[in-house]
Amino acid sequence: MNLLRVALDVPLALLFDYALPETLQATLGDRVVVPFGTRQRLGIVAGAASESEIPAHKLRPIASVRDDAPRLSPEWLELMRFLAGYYQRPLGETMIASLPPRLRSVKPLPRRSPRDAGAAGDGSSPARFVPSHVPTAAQARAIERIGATLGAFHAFLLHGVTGSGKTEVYLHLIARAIDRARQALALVPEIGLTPQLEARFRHAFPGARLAVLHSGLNDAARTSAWLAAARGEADIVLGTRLAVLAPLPRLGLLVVDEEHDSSYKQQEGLRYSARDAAVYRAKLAGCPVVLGTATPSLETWHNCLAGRYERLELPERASPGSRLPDVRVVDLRREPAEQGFAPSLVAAIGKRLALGEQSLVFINRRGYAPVLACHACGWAAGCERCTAHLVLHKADPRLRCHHCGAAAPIPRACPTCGNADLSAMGRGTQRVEEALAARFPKARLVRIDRDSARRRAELPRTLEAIRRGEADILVGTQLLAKGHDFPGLTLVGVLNADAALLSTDYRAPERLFAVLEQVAGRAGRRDRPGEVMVQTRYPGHPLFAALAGHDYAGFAASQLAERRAAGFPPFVHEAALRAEAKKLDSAMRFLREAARLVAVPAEVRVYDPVPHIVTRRAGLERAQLLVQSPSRAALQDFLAAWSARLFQTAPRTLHWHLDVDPIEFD
DNA sequence: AGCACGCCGACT
DNA sequence: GTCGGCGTGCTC
Repeated sequence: MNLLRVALDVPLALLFDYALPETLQATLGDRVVVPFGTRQRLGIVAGAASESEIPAHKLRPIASVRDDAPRLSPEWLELMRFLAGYYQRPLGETMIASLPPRLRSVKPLPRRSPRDAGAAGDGSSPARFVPSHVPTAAQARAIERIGATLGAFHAFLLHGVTGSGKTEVYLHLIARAIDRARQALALVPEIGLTPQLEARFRHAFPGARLAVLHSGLNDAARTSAWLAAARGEADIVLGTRLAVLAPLPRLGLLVVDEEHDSSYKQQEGLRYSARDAAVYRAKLAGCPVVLGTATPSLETWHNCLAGRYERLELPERASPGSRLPDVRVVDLRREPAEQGFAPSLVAAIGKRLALGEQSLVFINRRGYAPVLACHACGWAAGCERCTAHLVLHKADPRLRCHHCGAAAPIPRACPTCGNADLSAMGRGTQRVEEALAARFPKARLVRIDRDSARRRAELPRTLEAIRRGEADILVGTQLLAKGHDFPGLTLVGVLNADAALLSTDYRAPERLFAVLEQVAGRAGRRDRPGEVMVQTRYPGHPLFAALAGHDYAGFAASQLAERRAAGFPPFVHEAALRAEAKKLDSAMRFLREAARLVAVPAEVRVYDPVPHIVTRRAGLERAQLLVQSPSRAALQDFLAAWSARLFQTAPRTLHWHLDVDPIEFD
């Protein structure tokens, strides 16, 4: 009998055998509709067999074979198998979740209208390439070196300082890929960064067919972009992490911009790293992958030192006359802050105002104040569903929980003692904006954070207005730090860097260095020199010396030495088992029992479970345990055996998941 | 995960 | 009497 093994979206790490009726034709990679329990489900043919372990009377026939999208290629199936195995998720769930929503449904797609090209660009003329500048010497070297490997796997780190013109390098390489009739995939960390890169691509490749793919699109647009990619119609696919899962039959180049960015790691379901998946795809497709950044992740840097990735440098800014900003540390112990500002920073902002130049005040905390407290009795406003303080917001006056999104009215008096004089403690972007407005009443202030950028369409226009010089002082979170080019900006002030220095998370220094270098990179991108002032109570911290020297290599060397001594990644590989339940007790008990479920090999270490720092979130209490091994293979073998047992034994009242290569522990 | 089946409490 | 609560077991 003709049997097909079908992957279905169920949380079971197995395939389901179905009979293929004589009347139907189906093969590996076909999407099929099958009866499953009482309902019909969409599945993907992931294997074939001549006999089955399942008794013949239980085998049911495939109901139909779908032809409304291209058959999924063996290469794509292999990518899915790798991801499912590596990240310990069922294959069926991995595959089905990688399809755009409309192709997961048992309902067929409406017939394609002849005009529906999917990828914009008429495709009638060949992709004309219009380089915007003559490449610098360093850009030309990178283009030649990477270009020489088109057609074979090779992983590159394009290590270019802020403003060095990494995008220009991407454009030249994409042009070469298109010339060879290959597709290029370009990934950016977040949706907000797609429009500007899309504009660069459209301008550089007027005839090319471009598909944009991210989760902000509606179902129809996402499906159509996915189909353009999967049919091989799109020459360029630009998108966020999920774009790395799209089939690309002519794939010839991958670019991962801002490769250090933690957004590339999915934090639910299949917890994949799109950057690492991109490297694996490049291997499968036999093509180069370019990881671009000014501040590489320590994993990528380590891979360069180990000779696995090749490092190419853009050590200077591309714009004539532009150099990296001067970084100065402001010692808050000698210069006490008022309203969060050291006098010298206020003076520097005043000076820029007088010169008609822009300043940016960076504070990585949104809202007005992180705590609303009563000095009389010690009460502080807390979230009912989370182990967290409510954040005072004044723009939309409410208390808001930044962990679960809950909102509450601002109490007029202390709910425990009746004291009417509640105090806002600490400061966020809104309070900083208020202080600046009081100090510089004539300045045009713009605040940019997740709250101000609420209406999605508004942000690009605000950014454009800033570029035109219609603002004097910008206040913002890291939303402002990423990839923007403000020609009139010459001063960056950093307010609360110390919070990260005091963190117990061993990745905090890496993240702080990256965000400070990025935000510093916003200053002085044209002919006027930029200046960066970082307020701190720890001016002697080596991180600041590295930042002042724009010395990523020195910083990375010291961080890697610390990681090696402490036995942290990238010198060991990690996975976290997490559990959440109504009561912390049951989560902890589950983890303790899980740790004893299978034999732990000598090279693998399983740590004791600990509650999350924010133990309760959205009404559930959470705990996790860490697994480490110096051997990737040993860790993988252990995780495979372990997750198989966990799927069998875990009670269904409790939610759990494995996170392989975790980067956030809360 | 769905969805069925199954066995005990308060209601028209 | 029965509507429905969520425990348990199965899905090729």
